[in-house]
Amino acid sequence: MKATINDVAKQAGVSIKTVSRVINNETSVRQLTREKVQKAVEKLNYQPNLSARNLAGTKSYSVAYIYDNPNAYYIIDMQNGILSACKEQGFELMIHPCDAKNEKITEEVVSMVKHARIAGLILTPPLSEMPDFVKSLLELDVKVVRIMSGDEAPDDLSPCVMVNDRDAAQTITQHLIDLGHKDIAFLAGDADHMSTIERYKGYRKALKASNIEFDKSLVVEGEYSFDSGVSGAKKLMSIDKKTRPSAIFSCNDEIAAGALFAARLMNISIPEQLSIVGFENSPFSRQTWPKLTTADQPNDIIAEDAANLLISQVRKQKNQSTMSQYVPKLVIRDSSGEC
Amino acid sequence: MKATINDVAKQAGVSIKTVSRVINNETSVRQLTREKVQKAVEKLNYQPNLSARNLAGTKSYSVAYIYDNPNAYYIIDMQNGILSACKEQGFELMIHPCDAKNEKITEEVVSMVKHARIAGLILTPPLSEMPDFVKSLLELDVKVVRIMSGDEAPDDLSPCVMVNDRDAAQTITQHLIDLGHKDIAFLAGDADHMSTIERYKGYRKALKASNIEFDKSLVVEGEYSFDSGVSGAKKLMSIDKKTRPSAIFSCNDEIAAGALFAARLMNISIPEQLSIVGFENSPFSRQTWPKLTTADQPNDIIAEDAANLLISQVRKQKNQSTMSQYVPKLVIRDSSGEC
DNA sequence: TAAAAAAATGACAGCGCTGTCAATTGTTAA
DNA sequence: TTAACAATTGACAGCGCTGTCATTTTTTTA
Repeated sequence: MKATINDVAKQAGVSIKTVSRVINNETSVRQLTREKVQKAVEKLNYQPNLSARNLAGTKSYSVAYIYDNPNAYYIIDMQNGILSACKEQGFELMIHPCDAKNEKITEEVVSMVKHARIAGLILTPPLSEMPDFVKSLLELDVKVVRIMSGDEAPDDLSPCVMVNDRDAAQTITQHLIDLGHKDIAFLAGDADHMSTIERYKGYRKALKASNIEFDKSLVVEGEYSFDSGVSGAKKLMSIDKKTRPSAIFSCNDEIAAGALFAARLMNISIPEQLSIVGFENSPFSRQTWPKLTTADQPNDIIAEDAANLLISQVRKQKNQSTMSQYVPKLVIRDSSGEC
Repeated sequence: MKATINDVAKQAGVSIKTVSRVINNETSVRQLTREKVQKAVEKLNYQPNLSARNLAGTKSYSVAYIYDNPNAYYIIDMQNGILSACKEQGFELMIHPCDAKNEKITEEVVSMVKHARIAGLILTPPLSEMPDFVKSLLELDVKVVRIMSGDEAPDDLSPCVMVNDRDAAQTITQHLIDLGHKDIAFLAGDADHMSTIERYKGYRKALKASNIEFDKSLVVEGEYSFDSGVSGAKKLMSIDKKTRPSAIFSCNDEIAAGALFAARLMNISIPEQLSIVGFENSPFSRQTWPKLTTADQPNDIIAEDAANLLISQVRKQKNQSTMSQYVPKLVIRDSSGEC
C-alpha cells in the first residue's frame, strides 16, 4: 500500500542510500542512476515519510506560521499561500496563532520551536514588527522570514518580504487627485502599526508631488475598525460643506466601510458628494455599496513567496535573493468619482 | 537542552519502557512508579517526540482538518478550537483546504491520509454533507468526526457534532413574533446546504406554533452572499407598504447585511419600519448599522468538542458519547424591534 | 508456607530514514 | 598502460520511541 524507501531501492536496483540521495537532490549521483530511481519513485508513488526524516536527519522539514491578527481573511490567504509552497517542496506546515500582547509569547514560541524541530518560521505583523521577539527566535537554530510593511528591510536580522504600502498609498491618493480632489482626508489605522505609518507617508508624498498643501485637520487618528471609520468620517463631515473634504483615504477597507456608512447616515451620496477609498481589497470591499475603490495586495502570493524564501534558507541554497517587494495595486470600483 | 525518554528514565531510575507506559497513560504501572516518572518528566520538562512516536508506534498523533468554505471567520474559529484540543492532548494538527467541487478531492484526501499517517479527520460543511466522500474516507484506517447541521446524525457512518440550526431558527423567528411581527419573510442561503434547509424548517415551525399562516411569497431563494441579501430584500420590499413584510429572517449575517443595505437605499428605517435578523454572529454582524440581531454559534467550542471526540475515538476510549449538539443562541441587538 | 496466578517491569528489535565512512567504480595524468 | 585521484555507491549505526515478549516482583490461594 504505502511504499517505503526500501521498495524504491529494490525496484531501482540500488541501495536505499542512493534513493535517499536522489530524493534529497544531492549531487554525486550519476544521471543514469538518478533517472532509474526517479522512475521507481514515480511507479510506486513513493513519498518520503516525514516523521522518519525528521527523526533520522539533522534537517527538519517543518515550518511554522506564527500569527496574531484579527483579520481572518488575511490569515487564511497567508495560510493558503504558505501551504502551496510547502506542498510543492515537501514541507509540513504548523500553524501557531498566539497573542502578541502576552508576556510569555517569546517563551511559548521558543519552546514550540525546540520541541517540534521547526526549521523555519514565517512572521506577519504585528509579530514581525517586534524586534526583541524576532531576536530571541534568531538565537535558536531556526530560520526566520518576516513579512512587513515598507520598501526595504528595517534591519538585516532576517530576510523579509516587503509590502510597499507607501507607494501604493501614494498611487491611490494620486488617483483621488487625478479625479480633481484637493481636500483629501486621512483616516488612520492603529498608530503603532507600520502599515499605518507607511500609508500615511505615501499619502503625504502624493499631496506634496501635486503641490497640494497639507491640512493637518484632515488627518484623524483611529484604529483598524469599522467603528473607527464611522466616528472618523462623522467628525470630518460634520463641519460646513464649504470646508469639509471631498475625499477620504481610509487606512483599510473596514475603516472605509465605516466611513461609507457614516456618509449614508448623513445623507452624503457616494461618490457624487464624497469619494472614499479603502486599502487591502478584502472581501469586505465588495460587500459595501457602492463597492470600494481600494488597493489590492495579493496575500497568497506574498505568502507563497515568503515560504519559498524560507525554505531555500533552510536548505542553505545560496542563490536566492533575501528580499522581495510587492506594491499593492489600485483597484478602481464605485466609491471614488470626480470632484 | 531537549530531554529524551532516556533522560527521564535515568532520572526516575526506571526503564524507558516504563516511562513510555506512564506518558501513554497505560495501566499496570504501580502508583509509586508512576509518580516517580511524572516527577522526572516535570523536572526535565520532557515532551515526547512526535516524529519518533509516529514512526515507532502503530498509533498516530496527527489529526487533519479538511475544509472548503469561503467564510474565513468560520475556518479560523474552527482551527483555533481544534488546535486547543490538540495542544491539550498532545496531538498535531494538519490543515487541508480543498475544493469540494473538484472531482479528485476524494483521491487527494485519501492519498494525504495514507502518506501522512493521519489518525483522524474533522469535516465541516459542505464536505461533511457529502456521503460518498465520507464513505471513501471511512474505508481507510482513520477516524472521522463530522460537524453538521441538524438535531441528530443523518446516519451512523461516524460520530457527529450537530449544530441545531432548526431550533435556533425557531427561537429567532419566535423573537420576531414576540415583537408583534406576523409577516415575516425568509431570505434563503444556498438551497443545497443543510443549514439552509434546517433554518427554513425552524422558521416554518415557529410560524406554525403561533398559528401564523405561511405565505410562500415571503420566501426568497438565494445564496449565502451580500448581493443575494440586497436583491432579495429589494424584491420583498418593492411591493406596496400594506402587504410587504414587517420583518426579514436572513439565513446568515452576510445576507442580513445585504438586506440592511437595501432597506437603507429604499429609505426604510431599521428597526422602526422593518426588522432584520441574521444568523451566525459573525464579526460582520457587529459592523453593520444598526448592529444585527442574530444567532450565536460558538464555533471554537464546537470545534474543540469535535476534536476531543475525534481524539477519544482515536484512543479507542469507550466511554465517550458519539454525538453532541449545540443550539445557537439568540443575540438581540439593534436590528429588530416592535412591529 | 509453598505453589500458582497476577501484576509490574525491562530487554530488545525495529519503525523509515539520514549521517558517516568505507568500498567500489570511473577518470585522469604520468 | 598504470598509479593516483575523483566520483559514485553502499554497509551500517542510530534518531526516540513503541510493540512484543521474557523476566522479575507482588499478591493470592490452597
